[in-house]
Amino acid sequence: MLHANPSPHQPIRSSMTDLPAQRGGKPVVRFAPSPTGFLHIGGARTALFNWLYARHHGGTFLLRIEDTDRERNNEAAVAAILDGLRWLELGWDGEPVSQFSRAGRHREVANEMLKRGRAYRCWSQPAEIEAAREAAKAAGRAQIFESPWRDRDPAAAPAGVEPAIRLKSPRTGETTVRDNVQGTVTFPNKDLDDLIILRSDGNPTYNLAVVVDDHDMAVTHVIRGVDHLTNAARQTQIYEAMGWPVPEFAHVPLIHGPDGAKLSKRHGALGIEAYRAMGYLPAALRNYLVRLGWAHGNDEIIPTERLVEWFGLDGIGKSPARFDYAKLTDLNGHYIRNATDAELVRRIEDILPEIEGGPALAAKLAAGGRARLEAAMGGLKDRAKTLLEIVDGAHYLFAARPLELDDKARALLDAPARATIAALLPRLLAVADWQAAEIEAAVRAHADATGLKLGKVAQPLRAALTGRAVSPPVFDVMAQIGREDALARLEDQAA
RNA sequence: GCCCCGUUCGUCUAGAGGCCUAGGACGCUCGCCUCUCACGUGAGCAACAGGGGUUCGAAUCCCCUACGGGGCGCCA
Repeated sequence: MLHANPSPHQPIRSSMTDLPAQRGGKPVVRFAPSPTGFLHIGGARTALFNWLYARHHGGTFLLRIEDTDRERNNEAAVAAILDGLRWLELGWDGEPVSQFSRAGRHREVANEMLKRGRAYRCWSQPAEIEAAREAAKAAGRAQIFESPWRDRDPAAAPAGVEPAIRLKSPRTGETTVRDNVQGTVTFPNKDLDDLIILRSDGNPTYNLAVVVDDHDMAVTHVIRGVDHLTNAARQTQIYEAMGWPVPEFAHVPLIHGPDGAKLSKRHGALGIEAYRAMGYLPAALRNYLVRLGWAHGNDEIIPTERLVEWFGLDGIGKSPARFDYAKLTDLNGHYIRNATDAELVRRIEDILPEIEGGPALAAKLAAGGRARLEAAMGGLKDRAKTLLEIVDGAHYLFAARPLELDDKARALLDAPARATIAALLPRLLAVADWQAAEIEAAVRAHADATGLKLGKVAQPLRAALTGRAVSPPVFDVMAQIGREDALARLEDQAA
């Protein structure tokens, strides 16, 4: 159904040579995470927006790992990000590109800019720069650093010091970012300093690398978080210095935590795999995430196919949203009820290794329990909002006798209730065909004969059969666990 | 501090000058349905940040204030 990555385990590609040069006027977008941690919820939504945009327009969705900072590079993080995208079923086109591997090309462009007089070597040292910033801050001026080397003769360079290369950005005028979400945003050039494009160790910095890669990858639309808005202005200057066309921009608002604060790692932000382990379905998470910032009239439950059909940048709002578990959970319930029993069994099995009590259940499923679970799924999924709740609700299917009763079940099984069970037993013994309908008929007959309300009979049965006060319909339960087990569980509690 | 952006029910949002007595969804409250729970369903509570303009008319346009967010690295 969804575009699965055709070769998920291939190494990150390092060259552009296999990229189709022209894509027939179709948009090319990319998701470009930095491998500093897992795929968090904001990144997931950015990826989703990009993916939807590409799919909607029949374009291309590329993946690029922004790993130019070698000190922060982390292979486990790359793997976690790719896993997260796969789980969310956001398949990308081609192989992921490692930005670091393209450093040679970045250097080439930096040198070209030097040649064009759009960049210059800067021998200023970090301590010196820091001091200048402090001074600016103290004086109440914008904390931008103006390198003395912009106009100084390179011949005056200190010996034995490797220079960094800075963009020679315009000092006057303004730089305008035409953004599909933020509108037209203008920055005075005096507020944009000469950013370093090549470090003194010869490695490119983010803003250079992004521009070069987006250009080389023929990216037409850059969709990312608003935290990159000022970068868009800086990057625009680099595009202009190189005479390259500037891509379309769309800077989407950030997602905040339930308390309104920034959803950061240190604020309890979770990786996407945490949502999987909490029993959420990828389709539900996609639906929830897209609605955080994007709307299509009053539509709430929007299947992915419809999302692809409807998605557009013009539906994205400018204000940040808070993450709300209650709504995600409600949406998840809808998707669970509409999922097939087989899919739910498969998804449950997928997460068993990572949830509490999962391995034990996995063993039971492997030992023949899978069919029993799937058979009971209809009743289970109707009353669950997460896969975890299904697992919990399925407890009675695999419980060993004598059943442990929870507090509510124990309360239900008072002396009269136990007597009711005992009195009912002969009728159940007489049920010829152990089907839910037959069983129900027998129980209803007993209720009629004794003048008891059905609930007065059914609840004790439920407690005895499941050990709890809540379960799928008791007659279904009895049919599912089988005549022998059902009667035995009832006898255990009869008095 | 400087530069940008935002602000509609608790939350996500609809709303592009009259269709708004501001709609939907989640959550919450009270019913109905019912063997429990859930689903479904009916009803209810609940918002245009504040102040000035513009206009016959403003949630929608302009300005100011307040609050919130983002950015200001040889991080990405």
